[in-house]
Amino acid sequence: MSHLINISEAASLALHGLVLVAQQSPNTVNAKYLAEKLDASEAHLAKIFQRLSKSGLVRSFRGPTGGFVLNKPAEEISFLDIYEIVESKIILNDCPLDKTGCTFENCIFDDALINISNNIYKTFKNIKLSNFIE
Amino acid sequence: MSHLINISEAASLALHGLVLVAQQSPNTVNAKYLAEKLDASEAHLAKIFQRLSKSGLVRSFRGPTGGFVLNKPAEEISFLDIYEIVESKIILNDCPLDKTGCTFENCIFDDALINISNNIYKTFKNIKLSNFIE
DNA sequence: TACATAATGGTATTTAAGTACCAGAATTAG
DNA sequence: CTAATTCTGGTACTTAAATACCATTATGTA
Repeated sequence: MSHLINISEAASLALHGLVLVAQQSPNTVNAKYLAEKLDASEAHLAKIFQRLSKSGLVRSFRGPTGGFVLNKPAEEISFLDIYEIVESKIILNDCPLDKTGCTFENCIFDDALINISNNIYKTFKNIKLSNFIE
Repeated sequence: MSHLINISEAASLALHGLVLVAQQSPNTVNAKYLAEKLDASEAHLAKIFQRLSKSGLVRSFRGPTGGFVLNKPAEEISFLDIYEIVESKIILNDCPLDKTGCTFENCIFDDALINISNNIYKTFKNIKLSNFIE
């Protein structure tokens, strides 16, 4: 079973977790709460939020009452931002056979994949955290 | 570095390899030739073509002069067919957090992912082997 | 019949993602 | 100041997918 679009559980958890953080703003939300709410491993969630924190998307506070808060307005955080932090940098698909391996003059996939990738890219960019807060 | 669209090297090799087979039709083409032409491991290519063979997309012949030939017209083989054989069955994306884990009432990703997935699906279906033969 | 060729299929290795564990540092509350 | 809480960061384990290896079986040719 395979998804056509590449979204790891980690990226999905990051988005869902950040929505929860945004909803509680300006209060802090801790990893334990997020893990329970999303039925995920706390260790995994903590790791993901460490990366979000290092990248400046959230701020973190230690100690009791500690946790995470958004570091910028929810309107300014897109799923693309999150995706790039969690999944690493995006390649706007060219042929998955790297160029050295392919002896066809014109890439078989060319237009098709690039168009779709751009489409996905734009869609990810348009998904903002603020979309999910009432 | 990550591709937005999920296409393994195996699926890509299958497509490229089948194009080569189609181009040589009705002659057989063997795995060694394909591997060289595509600069891939022969073992890997052989495995991929085993699956294509079992699924009836190609016929295989052993022995000297053996190899693979298409088992149906190039117009009737789409990249979708190939993808489903090599990658396993497609999930038209719903949320990558499985339902049990997600506590949001409406899937955060819903429309966006499903639309894109359908788009990819159609695109894959429209890519036929015959597109690549002169 | 013997030999070389080519697919087959089982198994093993590699890689990446997800997950778990734990000691350490910071911070709050009593 | 002490104790409890929470993030940090390093490491290790687990699992699944991708890839590689190899002995076997089938087949055409001389």
